[in-house]
Amino acid sequence: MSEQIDHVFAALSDGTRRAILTMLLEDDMAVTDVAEPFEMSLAAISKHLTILTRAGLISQEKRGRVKWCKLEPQAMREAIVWIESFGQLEALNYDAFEDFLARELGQS
Amino acid sequence: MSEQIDHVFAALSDGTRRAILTMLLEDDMAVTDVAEPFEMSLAAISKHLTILTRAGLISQEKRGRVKWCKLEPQAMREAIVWIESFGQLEALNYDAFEDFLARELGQS
DNA sequence: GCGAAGGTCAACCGAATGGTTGAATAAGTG
DNA sequence: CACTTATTCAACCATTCGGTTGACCTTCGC
Repeated sequence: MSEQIDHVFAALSDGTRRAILTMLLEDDMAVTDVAEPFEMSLAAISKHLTILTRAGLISQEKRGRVKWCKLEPQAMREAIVWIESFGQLEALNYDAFEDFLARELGQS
Repeated sequence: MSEQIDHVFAALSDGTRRAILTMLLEDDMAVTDVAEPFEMSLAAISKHLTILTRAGLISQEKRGRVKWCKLEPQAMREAIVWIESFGQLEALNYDAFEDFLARELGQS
């Protein structure tokens, strides 16, 4: 249970965390530097980073006393697939979709 | 702020709610019928539907004593745009798509 | 009008979020 | 060693989530 895609969508549901991911698009960053633009405490940012890590959206590696945060965008793939597939399925009429199911999965 | 995109991602972070959205791809449904495949109480489903409504992903219209749930997939647009901004990813992977089908629709 | 069906509401529960502050740990720097 | 920097941990707090049960209201069928 407790699927990864749940964690990914949950992680993306907070503006602070989305902003962090966007910052990390540019380059890896230390925790302190991630926290700098935000008005909340470092501990709060640390918790956000934990949630992003749990979702697999970032990884953290400690070098010396600095913990570097690195974007792991491939963790978004499952969520992208879900959301885009949904859009594509929605565009189909349902009979065609059922045909697809029958063809691809051998169900009826 | 409490932005809409926050609500959309939060709504999508629960497997029960994603399953409900997938069910509604086929047709509008009454609350009781939405609840039927799930093992939880009707009240629990009602709460999930409230969360989906808050996100704008469904609308509910009462006709007689029956409340009809209708998919509003355009509410996903903003979330799709955001998530696609990490577009260096392969957008649609066939294996993952099959997994999606199995998980979200393959429930007999 | 009566009873059943369709849904929500209210109260409760345990767990998770999102934030705080202050102490603690770890690792460079003088 | 002493100090400072980097980061987490622990405790606390208010709010939300995901679920339950039982009461309630509305509407349909008889």
